[in-house]
Amino acid sequence: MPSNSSNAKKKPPVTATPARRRELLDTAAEVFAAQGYNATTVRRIADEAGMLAGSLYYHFDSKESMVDEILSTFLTELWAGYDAVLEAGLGPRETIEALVTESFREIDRHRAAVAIYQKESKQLAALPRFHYLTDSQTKFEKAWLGTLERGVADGVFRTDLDIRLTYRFVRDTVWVAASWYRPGGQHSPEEIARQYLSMVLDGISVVT
Amino acid sequence: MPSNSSNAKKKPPVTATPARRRELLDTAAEVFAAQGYNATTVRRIADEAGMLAGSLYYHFDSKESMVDEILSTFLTELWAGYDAVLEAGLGPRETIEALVTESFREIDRHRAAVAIYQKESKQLAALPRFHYLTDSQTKFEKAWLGTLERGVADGVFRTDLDIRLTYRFVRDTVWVAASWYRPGGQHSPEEIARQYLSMVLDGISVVT
Amino acid sequence: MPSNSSNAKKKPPVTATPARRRELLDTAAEVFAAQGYNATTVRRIADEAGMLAGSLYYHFDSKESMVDEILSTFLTELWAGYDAVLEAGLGPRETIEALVTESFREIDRHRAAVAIYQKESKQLAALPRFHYLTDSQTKFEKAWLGTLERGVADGVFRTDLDIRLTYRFVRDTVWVAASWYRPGGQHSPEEIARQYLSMVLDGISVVT
Amino acid sequence: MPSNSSNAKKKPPVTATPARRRELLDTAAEVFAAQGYNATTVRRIADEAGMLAGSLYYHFDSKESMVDEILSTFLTELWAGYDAVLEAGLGPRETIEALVTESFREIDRHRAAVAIYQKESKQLAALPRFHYLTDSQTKFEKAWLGTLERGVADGVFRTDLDIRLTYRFVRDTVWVAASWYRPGGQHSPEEIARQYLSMVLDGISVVT
DNA sequence: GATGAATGAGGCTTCATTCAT
DNA sequence: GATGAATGAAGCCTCATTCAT
Repeated sequence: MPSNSSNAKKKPPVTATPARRRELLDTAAEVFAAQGYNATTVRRIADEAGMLAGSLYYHFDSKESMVDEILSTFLTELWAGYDAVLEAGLGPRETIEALVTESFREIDRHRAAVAIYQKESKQLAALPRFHYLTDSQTKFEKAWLGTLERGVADGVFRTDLDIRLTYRFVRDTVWVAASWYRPGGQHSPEEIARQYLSMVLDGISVVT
Repeated sequence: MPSNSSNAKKKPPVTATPARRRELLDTAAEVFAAQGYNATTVRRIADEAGMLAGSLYYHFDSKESMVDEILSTFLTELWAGYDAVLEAGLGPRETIEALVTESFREIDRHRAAVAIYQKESKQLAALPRFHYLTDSQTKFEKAWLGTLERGVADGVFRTDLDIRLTYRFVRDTVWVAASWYRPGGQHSPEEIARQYLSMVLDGISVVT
Repeated sequence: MPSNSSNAKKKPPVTATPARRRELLDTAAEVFAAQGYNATTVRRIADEAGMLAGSLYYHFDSKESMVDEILSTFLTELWAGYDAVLEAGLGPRETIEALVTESFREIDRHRAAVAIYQKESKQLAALPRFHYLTDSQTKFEKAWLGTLERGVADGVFRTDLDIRLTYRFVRDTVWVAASWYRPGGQHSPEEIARQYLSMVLDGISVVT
Repeated sequence: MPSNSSNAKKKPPVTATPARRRELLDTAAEVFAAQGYNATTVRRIADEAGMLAGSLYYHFDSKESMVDEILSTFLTELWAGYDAVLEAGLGPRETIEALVTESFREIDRHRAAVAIYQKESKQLAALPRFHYLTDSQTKFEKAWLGTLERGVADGVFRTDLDIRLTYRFVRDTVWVAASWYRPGGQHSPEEIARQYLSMVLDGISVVT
């Protein structure tokens, strides 16, 4: 059979062209992040994508399944990064540094998804199909809180602070950044991570 | 029809009892905070208040005017507190400490309003009637950023950090607390403020 | 307390005024029967009722719940009549006569509901909320088939016929009448029943 | 544009292969019968036929033209059979017997079409293109009712029954069978016809 | 002959809001 | 002050149909 034979029967992907899906999801994510999930109309997304509202349903089942795919894709990638860090056998401080850096990288790559996650995950998690958000949340807490506790035990983190307060502090500190971060801005994700870490670890006041 | 007929029975004042208003607004704020402004139906608020949806319109012009009143009331009180601090002539570090403490007190008193502010102010600010949100934001930035700059100039805050990054860091870090804070919890607002300040100022790592 | 005291606190019925509901349901039933459930738009029903489509939702949850109420109301009444007959201790022939007569009375009273039942019940029964249609069907078959079998055993009905065929014959014979029956027509339900019974029991040919 | 250009490349005949058409129509008829015409989506038919919805439009102009072809094909065959009977010069009783037998044969051959006809013809007949349904109905009534009247006049059918009632009774009784009939079942169409005729003509009760 | 992608009309439903009582 | 009933705009989604490839 000649090598250029045009692929005989290329079976059409059940889920339509993945590339088109991704494009549309990126558009949708941008709008969701800017306006909020509820306030975003399907028509607005379609406008932005240059098609009619109904046409989106050729690609997706529902508005809900769009956020679903946006969030689950993001979380999958996030955990790929986190798991790599957590399995690297680093000390607590280095783990925190790596997690924070990885987080800012994710914000850089998935700004819209992160913003959506921040704003909508609590609402969405109430729906059965979004239970994975809660699972991820739990796993997330285990990873960060565990690392912080290990750090306290090892004497690298302060013992005079409420550990859960510290956890929330560090966690929020990183992720709210998604609300103002713009990719291609003045600082690279790594630089932002470096400065945030410096603040979180050493404080903003001058040591006297 | 005689000209005086329209006043025959004087209808109850358009603004009803202030106390009832406040009750209703508290209820509304709670629901807005829990479900999001857009996702909250007027009927849900009415249910929670033990009346029918239409009845709310005796007390308020619209759903929008409810958030409006919730947010403006909150901001008025917030600025009363902030202005007192800013006019006290404190040094930069003490000012930051006072602002953070005042902020946690506001979160304690107006948890729902703060949560709404966090989640919805960007959307709402687009509407003319909510321009005061933008004004407040500007004033807010001036106060905090100015204090931080003064601190850097005075040598009490580090000079090696991007000042705007620092500003966002401190600002967000404090206000997101509204998303998890529950009044009557383990720590008083003052205690939370103390620990937050300790982390922000001195960092979470042990000085070696 | 004076007898005319206007009912102090008459608690508003949770399900809105039953009378209005019934009116609207009658309208809906008429349209469903005439056009078919699927082909009937909610707007059409509303037009017929002199209101806007959305207004129907003050009274009903959904189009589906309208047919639901129409059909279940009808079946409830049908079974009240049937059960009375079945418990009367009549012989098989008299039971069949009574059931047929009762059936034509139901067609007279609930023509639209019967027509809907005939045309749509197979489709609807697939939905969980309409499982009672299947239950009713089963009970129905048990009642009629049982009576026929009793009649065959007692020697009042012919033994040379397939009993299930006979059942279907009698059943269909009665109920399809709903497709042409118009209340207030030439014959009363009882007269129609009499003639139908005469045909079913004795045949249309002249005995030679 | 030269007048012959439109034939330059002769496209495949508008009516495709008759065999394929028939296959697709059979599939469509099955689905229409099972789900109802309105409730059946073009996509569902296409699924069943192993193609995409759009592809059906190579074979047919529209969903409507599918039912059209299904029903008109059926009616053409039905009338071929009926006309043969009616022109055979039989007596009224024998004519009724032959018509009933022929009807069950049609039900056997075109179960789906008959079911569609039963459920949808009233709706469809409102559309101009389906006026032939009304015509057929009229011709049908003339044939059956006429035969019955002839039978009454000849003294072979009872005179004490409302003749139109009798007509509807016989007509419905036969055709509803399409709703439960399954080809290849226990009884042949001829056997079913025989028993039906026996019931209709002589009744189900034992002659005493 | 068939696919993939889109159109556009229309359907069901929700919801803020109004208003007579 | 509140209820019951309705309005009207808008939202999500479905589906027959079209058409370039």
